[in-house]
Amino acid sequence: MASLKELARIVGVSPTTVSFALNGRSKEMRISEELTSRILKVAEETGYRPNNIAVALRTGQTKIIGLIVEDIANHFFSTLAKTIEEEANLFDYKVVYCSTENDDEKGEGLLDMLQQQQVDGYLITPTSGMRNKIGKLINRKIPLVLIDRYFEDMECPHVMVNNFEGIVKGVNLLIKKGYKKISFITPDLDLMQMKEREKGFIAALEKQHLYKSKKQILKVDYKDGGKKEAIEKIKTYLKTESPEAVVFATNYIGIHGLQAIKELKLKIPDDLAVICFDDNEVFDLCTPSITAISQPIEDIARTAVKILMGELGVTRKSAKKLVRIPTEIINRESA
Amino acid sequence: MASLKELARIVGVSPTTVSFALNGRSKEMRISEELTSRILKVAEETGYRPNNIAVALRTGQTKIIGLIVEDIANHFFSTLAKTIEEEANLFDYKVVYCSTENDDEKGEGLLDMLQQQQVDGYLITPTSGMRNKIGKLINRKIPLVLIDRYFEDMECPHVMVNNFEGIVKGVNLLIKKGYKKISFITPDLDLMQMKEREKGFIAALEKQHLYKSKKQILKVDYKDGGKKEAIEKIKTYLKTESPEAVVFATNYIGIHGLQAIKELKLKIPDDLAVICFDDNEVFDLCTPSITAISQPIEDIARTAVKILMGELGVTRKSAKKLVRIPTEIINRESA
DNA sequence: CATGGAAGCTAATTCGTTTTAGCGATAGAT
DNA sequence: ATCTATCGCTAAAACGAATTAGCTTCCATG
Repeated sequence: MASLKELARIVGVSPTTVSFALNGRSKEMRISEELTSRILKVAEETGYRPNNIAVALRTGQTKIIGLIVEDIANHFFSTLAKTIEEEANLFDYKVVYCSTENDDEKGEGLLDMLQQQQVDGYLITPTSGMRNKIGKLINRKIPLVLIDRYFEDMECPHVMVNNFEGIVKGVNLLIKKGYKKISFITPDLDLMQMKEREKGFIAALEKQHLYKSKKQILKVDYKDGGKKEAIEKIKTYLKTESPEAVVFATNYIGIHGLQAIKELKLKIPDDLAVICFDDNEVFDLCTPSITAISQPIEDIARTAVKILMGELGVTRKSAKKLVRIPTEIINRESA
Repeated sequence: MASLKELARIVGVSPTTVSFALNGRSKEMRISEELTSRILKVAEETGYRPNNIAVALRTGQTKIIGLIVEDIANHFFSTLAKTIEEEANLFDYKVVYCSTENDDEKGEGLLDMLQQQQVDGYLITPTSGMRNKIGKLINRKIPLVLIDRYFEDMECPHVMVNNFEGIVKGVNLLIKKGYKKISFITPDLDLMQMKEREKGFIAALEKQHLYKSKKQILKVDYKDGGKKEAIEKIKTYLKTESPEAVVFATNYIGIHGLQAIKELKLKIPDDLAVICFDDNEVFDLCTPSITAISQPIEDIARTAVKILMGELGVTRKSAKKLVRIPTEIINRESA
C-alpha cells in the first residue's frame, strides 16, 4: 500500500534517495550511513513492499518465468512444475504455469498470454503446433528451454530423458528374462519422444532378431475417444495378439493397459509381463508391483532451470544445452 | 514489442486515439469508423499486444488471481488447480499458483509475494499460521476465498467438502457390512478438516456404540519422518491393534497405509477392510480396488472461482459464501 | 453574422518505480 | 583569491498504457 513516494515524504527526503537506500546503492550513490539506516528503519516499520508491477515496467524485468506443461494434473508434470518452482525460487524467480492439454491452439494462446505478461524466459513442453511461435521467440533471442520434447532441425536448448536408451534397457530386461513375443503399446502421438521410444523398441528387438511384425506395435489414438475406448482397444489387441510381454510407452497408457489386463483377468507376469515407461506411485502399490523405466523428474527440472538461468544471464551460460538425462530401471515384480 | 505509441506513429494519429479504438470506445469517443478500422487493421498486421504490465500499473488491475495450495504435486491439488485455471480463464483471469508444503513460513512468504505481484484476488488452502495475514487481507476487503479448510470464528468465504458427513457415510458403510472393530488413521495435523473428519468418525461409531477406545484412532506425525516412517508406524499399529476395518483420513496416508498392508501381507478385505477419504486413480487399479469417499474436486474448484468472481465484482456477489460440497462414496472391492 | 454545439481528434497527466544528470556547499590545491 | 573535487542529495525523465480535459473545425440556428 505505502509507496516509495510516501516513504520519502515520511522520512523527509526525495524518492530517489529512498530508492538508492533500499536497493543497497547507498555507498555508490553517496547516501550517508545515518540517513540510510533511518530510511531502512522507516521502511521496516511501515512494512513497505515495492510494487513489482512498477518495478517490472521500469526495469523491463518481471523476474517471472513462464512454464508451459502438457497437463498440470498429471503426476509427471506437476512434480516437474514443483521442482522447477523450488529451483527458480533459489534464483529469485517466480514461475507461472499453464497446461496445453496437448492442444496446439491452446498452446499458442498460452505463449501469447505469457508474452503479454512479459515473462523473462520460458520453459516449455511444446505441442507440435507451437513450432512456429517458438521459432520466432528463438530468433528474437528470448531465453527458452524445451523440456521433454524438442523439434528436429531447430537449434534450441532442451532437456529430456534419453527415450531411446530407456526403452532399450527395458526391452533388454524382458529379453534377458526369456520373453520372446514382446509388444509395444503407445499413444498415437506425433511427438519426438514417442518416435524415439518406438525406434528404441524396434532397435532392441531387431538386435536379437525378435522383431517379426508391425503387429508387435499398437498405436492407440486418443482422438477417437477417452479412457474407456483406449482400454477396449488394448483388450482387443491383447486378446488377438496375445504377447508374452508388453512395454507401455507412457505412464497413462500403462495405467489404461493395467486396467485392460485386470479386466481380461490375465496374471502378471505369468500370462503377461509388463514394463512401463515413466514411473508412477501406483506401480509400487499394484499387486504385483509394476516394473518401470523411470524418468528422473527432479534432474530434468533442475537441469532445465540451470540452462535457463544461463540464458537469462543470471548465471554464466551452460556449455551443454542439449541434454539427455539417462533413465533408471525400477525393478519390481511385473517383469 | 510494438507499443501503442509506435502503432500511433504508423497510423499517423495520437496514442490516445489508438487506445480508444483498441478498447472499443470509438463511438463513445467519437473516433470515425473509417479511422477505427484502419487502426484495427494496422494493429492486426503488426501483431500488436498490449503490455500487461503497463496496463496493470495504470488500471490497478492485473487480472491475475493467486492460488495457494498445499502441494501442487499432489493429485487433489493439481486437479483443483487445473479446474480453477480453466474456470478463471472463462472470466479472462489468469492464475498463478504456488505450494505451501504446509509450512507456515513458506505460506506467509507466498502471500507477501502475491501481494507484491498485485494479484487481484486469492484462492487459498491455508496453513494454520497464515491466519493473521489472511485476517489482514480480509480487513482490507481484498477478494479472497479459502478452499478445503477455514478458520473458526473468522468470517471469510470458503468452500470445502463436507468432511464430517463424508466420514460418517464411510463408517456407516463399514458398519452395514458387519465390521465392528473399526479404526481411523489420520495424519496428525492441526487442520479444521482433519478435526471434522475425526469427529465424524467418532460420532458415527458412537451412534452404534462401537467407539470403545482412543486406540481406535492412530495419528501419524509426519514431522518425525517421511513416508517410510509413516509406513512403519502404520504397520506397528495394525499389528498391535488388528482392527477389522480401517478408514484412512486422506489420500496420501491411504497410500502409505496400503503399502503397510501389503508389507504385512494382509488380505483386503478379508483380513482388513479399507476405506479411504479422497479418491485416487490408484485405488481403481489396486487389487482389490479400494473403496473411497471422493471429493468432487471440479465442483469445489468451480464453486470457489464463482464466489471469488463475485467478490471481484466480475459477476454479481454470491449469496452463499460458506459452502459445503457433499462427498460421494465410490464403491469398490475393499469394503 | 455571431453563437452554440457537435464531431473528431489530441496534449498532458497518471500509475510506482529506477536512473541519469546535476545542484549547492564545503574543502583542498594553486 | 580562484579553481577544482568531493560530498550528499534531488529534479526530472522514462517505462507503456489509460484517461481527463480540452482543442479545432464545421454546421446549424436565430
